[in-house]
Amino acid sequence: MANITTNFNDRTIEYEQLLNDFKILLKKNALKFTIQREIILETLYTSDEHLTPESLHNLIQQKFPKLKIGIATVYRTLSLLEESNIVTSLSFGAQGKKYELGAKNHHDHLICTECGSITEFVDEEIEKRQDKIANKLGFNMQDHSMQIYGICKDCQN
Amino acid sequence: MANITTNFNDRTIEYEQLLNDFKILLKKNALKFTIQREIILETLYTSDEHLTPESLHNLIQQKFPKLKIGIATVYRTLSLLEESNIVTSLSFGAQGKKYELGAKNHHDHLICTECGSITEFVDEEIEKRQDKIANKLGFNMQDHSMQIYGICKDCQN
DNA sequence: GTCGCTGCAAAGTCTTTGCAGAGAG
DNA sequence: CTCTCTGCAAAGACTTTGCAGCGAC
Repeated sequence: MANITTNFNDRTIEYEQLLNDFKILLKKNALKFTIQREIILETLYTSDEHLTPESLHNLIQQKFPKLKIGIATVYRTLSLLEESNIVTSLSFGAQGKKYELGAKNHHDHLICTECGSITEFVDEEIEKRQDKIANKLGFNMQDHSMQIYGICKDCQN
Repeated sequence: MANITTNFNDRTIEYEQLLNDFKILLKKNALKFTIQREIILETLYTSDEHLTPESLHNLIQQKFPKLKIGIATVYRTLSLLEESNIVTSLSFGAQGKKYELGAKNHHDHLICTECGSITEFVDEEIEKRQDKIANKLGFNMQDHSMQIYGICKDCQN
């Protein structure tokens, strides 16, 4: 099973916190804390990638070959995590969504149209302008996302 | 059939141009100019909405009940138009894409999470920052898009 | 024990594809 | 005429759902 607490790298504490928050959230809503949910959260946390439901499922099967987690459970858990604002989904031109932990700092994305890689960035200036625009238009902003499409350094060879 | 040239409102000239560009593009690629393609382009132009393939198809069926345009043709034409950079697709959290004419001025989107309505805006400041960021990260920018999610004025009642 | 959760498979969506006939150039 | 395009229906890809047994609390 997911032996999370033995992982004493830099991010361990963050994860413990995340996990704890998740447990509290579950309890509040009379939901159950299951191994599947734990593994999905941990895998999302461990992976720096932006994962599709399918790639997340594959990753989990690699890491825990003995466990059989159904793809349906992955979808159900991702929906739950998204509703709870623990993860965020990104959808690009391509079909399907990618998920990432939303608890990490907010950021925007540079997406390479050649290799599909995603680079993250934050720009305070843009964040501020977004607030202003929403205000000006009487819009009650909940969230925002920005993508820049182009060709990344590596693919410009 | 699509009696486009009799539409003498403000936007007619723009449309004539658009149509012409499209014809040239088709010729260049040894593709054919068909009634279906014309109607799809015209409907996209006439509608101020951001259309899904399905809603576009419905609109066309309303406008031209005698013509039977298959949904497959709508998809195929939208792909063609997108490849040719005549339309742009937006994909949000929800499933499915929405298309809009890309020839119009660039702009970003405010999306209401209640009613799904889309408001457009442009902010020069943000545009500039985006260029800077792409440059700084060695990214060859081709395009970008920004969405602000929240609750629109009307839905805040 | 209860009641939510899971895996499986079946059912839904949305989108793409194969094909024979229609139609643009 | 040729060769692309179209509509139809079938196939695909991705996601959701129903259900019986399992497992957290």
